[in-house]
Amino acid sequence: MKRTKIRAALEATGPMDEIVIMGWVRTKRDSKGFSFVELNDGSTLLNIQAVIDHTPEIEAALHRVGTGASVRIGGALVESPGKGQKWEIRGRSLEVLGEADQETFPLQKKRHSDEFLRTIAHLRPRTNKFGAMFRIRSELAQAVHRFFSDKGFFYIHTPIITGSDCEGAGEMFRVTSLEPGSDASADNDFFGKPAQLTVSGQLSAEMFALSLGEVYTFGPTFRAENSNTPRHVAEFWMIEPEMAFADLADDMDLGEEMVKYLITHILDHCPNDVELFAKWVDKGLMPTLETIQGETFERLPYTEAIDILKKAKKDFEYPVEWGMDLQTEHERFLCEEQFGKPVYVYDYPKTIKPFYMRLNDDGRTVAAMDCLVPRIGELIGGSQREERLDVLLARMQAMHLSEEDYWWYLDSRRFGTAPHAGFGMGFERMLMLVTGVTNIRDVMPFPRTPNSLEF
RNA sequence: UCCCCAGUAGCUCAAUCGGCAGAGCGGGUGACUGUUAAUCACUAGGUUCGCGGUUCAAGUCCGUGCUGGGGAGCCA
Repeated sequence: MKRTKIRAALEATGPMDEIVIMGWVRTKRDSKGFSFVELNDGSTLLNIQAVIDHTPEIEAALHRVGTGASVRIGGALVESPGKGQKWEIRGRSLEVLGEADQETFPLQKKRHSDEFLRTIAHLRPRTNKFGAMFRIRSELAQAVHRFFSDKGFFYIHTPIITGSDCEGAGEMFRVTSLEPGSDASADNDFFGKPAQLTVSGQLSAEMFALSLGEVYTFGPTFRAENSNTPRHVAEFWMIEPEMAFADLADDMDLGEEMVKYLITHILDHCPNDVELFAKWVDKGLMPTLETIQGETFERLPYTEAIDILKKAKKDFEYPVEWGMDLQTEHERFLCEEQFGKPVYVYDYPKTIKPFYMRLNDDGRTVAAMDCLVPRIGELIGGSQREERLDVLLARMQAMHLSEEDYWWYLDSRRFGTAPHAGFGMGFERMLMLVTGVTNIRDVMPFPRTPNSLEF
């Protein structure tokens, strides 16, 4: 069963007398005496074309072959006399591995809508667009690890099941081993206390930054929010670096470097796949990516952002006032109209940010930052963490958080505390940025959204 | 969760004022000696999302539910 992947076959430097290709039929064109069969095996966006002369056996096999069938074709790799491809297979044998009933196979040669393809999420990776998407997704994940590895960051596997509502950020999914209807008190449950799926690995990551220096987590996170937008799902992946002996400026430097690195990596490693998105999904994709690569991100204190928004000749639905959180319309105005490039807004009012963000000397803002990018909105959210035990305790009290619940977190400030900073980046949002895809459900294999758990 | 829009053949859509439900693609059959989302001919294919109402008559109007999409909130 030794096969050559189509990607390798198409990159061949010379003809080959013997080659075996296996893949799924994208299209078949019959002529008198011979047929063209185009195969895709997922190794690349491109198909390979096989030309097969008819014999009684071949014709019988071809009769069972339609779009979607999987086949094994043996023959020779030869230069193609036709236009459109350098190499093709001169087929000598054709074996049908799996038929696809043409009456019921849902994928046709023509383009489908994204909405329809979501209803067949198990088959959509067989399309050009979603094949390209998931190759890019894989490459992007590898690039994340390489970026951090090259910089000496350690990869920490923070827990998926957690026992405390880490940040108080967002609704959490309950984890239980109890049968429905049984005594649902947490005392009887597996852990003897309430358990949830994590919403962030940050607090755990901080412990390891304050031990190993520079670390990151990259894993799934869960939000039980009933939010129905093209930018939210219940299960998504987040990248969370955490650095000891670093401040907010270091944090913003890292985020900017990382975004640029990831874009460059994908452009270098997935040119065909990215080109598909630039051509069919977002005509402005390449200029957008080049802008992000080439421009220095704007760094704008929250207070100045408010001034800009107040002076803007623009009718905002939500009135602008110091102390409020920026609304979607404000974020879009800043990065799309005012600056036309990614913008860091930093030093937010402490009242709208979580307890662990470091209090600034003005007493009213914290060292928080959000990275806003055109079309996506918030790509990165981070902060310098509050390393001073007394200040941290005061903030927790003000926010009615129990000291006992966070005893281990507070220990890091009791014993050898140090300045540190980190951020979270939504992996899917980065993928949306790189591909120009506007719905997060189309950058995930099997997206989880309210009332949707089919696959 | 709130606001708006949509739901008609396998897919993408059309159907004028409420008056016989249609096209392209896809499928099937056949033709064709180099095709490129091949081409040409023929052909099959419908509970117009569900329920209720108005009307001589409803795909079309009204109510309601479901599903999908967009915007907002929450956020990554």
